[in-house]
Amino acid sequence: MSSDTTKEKIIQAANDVFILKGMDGARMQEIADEAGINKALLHYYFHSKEQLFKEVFYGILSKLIPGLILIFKGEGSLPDKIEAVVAEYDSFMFRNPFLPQFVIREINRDPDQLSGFMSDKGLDFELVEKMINKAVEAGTIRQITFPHLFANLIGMIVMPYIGRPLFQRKLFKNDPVKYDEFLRERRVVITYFIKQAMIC
Amino acid sequence: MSSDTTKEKIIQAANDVFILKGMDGARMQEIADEAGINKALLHYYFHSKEQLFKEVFYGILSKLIPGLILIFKGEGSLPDKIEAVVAEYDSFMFRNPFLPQFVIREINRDPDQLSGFMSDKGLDFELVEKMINKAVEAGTIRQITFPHLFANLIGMIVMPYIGRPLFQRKLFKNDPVKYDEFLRERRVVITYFIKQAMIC
DNA sequence: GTCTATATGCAGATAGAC
DNA sequence: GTCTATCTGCATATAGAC
Repeated sequence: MSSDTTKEKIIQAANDVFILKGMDGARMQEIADEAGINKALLHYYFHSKEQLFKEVFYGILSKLIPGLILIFKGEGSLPDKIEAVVAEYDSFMFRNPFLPQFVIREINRDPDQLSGFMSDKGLDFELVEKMINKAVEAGTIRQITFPHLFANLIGMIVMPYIGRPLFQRKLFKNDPVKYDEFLRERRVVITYFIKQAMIC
Repeated sequence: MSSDTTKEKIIQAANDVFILKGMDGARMQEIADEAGINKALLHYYFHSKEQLFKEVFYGILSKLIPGLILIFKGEGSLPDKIEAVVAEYDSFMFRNPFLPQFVIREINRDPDQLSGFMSDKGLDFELVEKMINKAVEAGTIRQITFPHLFANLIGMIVMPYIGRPLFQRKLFKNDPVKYDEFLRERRVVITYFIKQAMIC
């Protein structure tokens, strides 16, 4: 039916605009234009900008989280799991290059909501933390606490995306093709880097 | 004279507000309140919000860059230099915890201006790049290209700051004291992590 | 230099016809 | 469900008195 189609068009348009400009930078007018409708109709389907934003934001996140949980609850050694997480994360980022910045903005705008959402989705860091600690005790990996490993891992994955406009200019003569090549190398480089750092 | 004092007060207030809320989120009214004056006077000293923002932003960056250049142009082995850069960067971040997010926002808002500013200040990555490549050829460090090493390094340093609202909740039961302890450990953990990963 | 008052413009949201 | 027209509020910026 046509009502569903319009709603879908709005969600799609909101996705594009929000992800590029963030909640503050996005304009309802632009979303309406992108969807080929007018502002009034936006508010007919979504009472407020805030509501539309949350729908979009948590819609995207919902696609990322299950994959991560699957990896951690599955079988395999810790290094293998780390490798799988890097691969999963990184390929998701490559397909959604503006996601990291998007998430970071929301982390600082409404952390409680985001934190609650992750819990609701069953993303449980304590489980991973125990896994790390056990591996350290067993001597499989070098001494490190989970928060440090987590910060290192996420930082390395995410940095090339949030820094892209500057990095591409400064390190790749502003050549987007070269930068995409660089991004594609990240998965291998990061897993190798981490393994060298962690495995005794 | 009193005009200088007022201008200084404005700059100080703008520092505080911009760094917390970014260019988009900051309000001229709030800056005026913080400085103990009114909006009209803001515009007397700074023609526009944009102008005031740039003054603040590049004022802060100007304090960080010289230290980095000094390290790279100085004597010492590559690992020592990396260790020094991590220390310099990290202590700067600890004193300016909202700087990373601030910079990231600007990277995406006006990358050309930022890129040009860094060049003007003499921050030259080609020099560092050659240093890395030489060390790789000599076999002092493992095979890695400069952009990858750079992304890894900056990512690890910066992540705990831009992710703090979420990380603190999820990994430290929202205890700010524990999180500050964690931040203080970063310098040592990162340099150790990098050395293990890079040195053969 | 500093203020009060006001202009200007824009963005989110609503009213109401069709 | 979809539109045009409009309201409301807020933020930047300016005018003009002191």
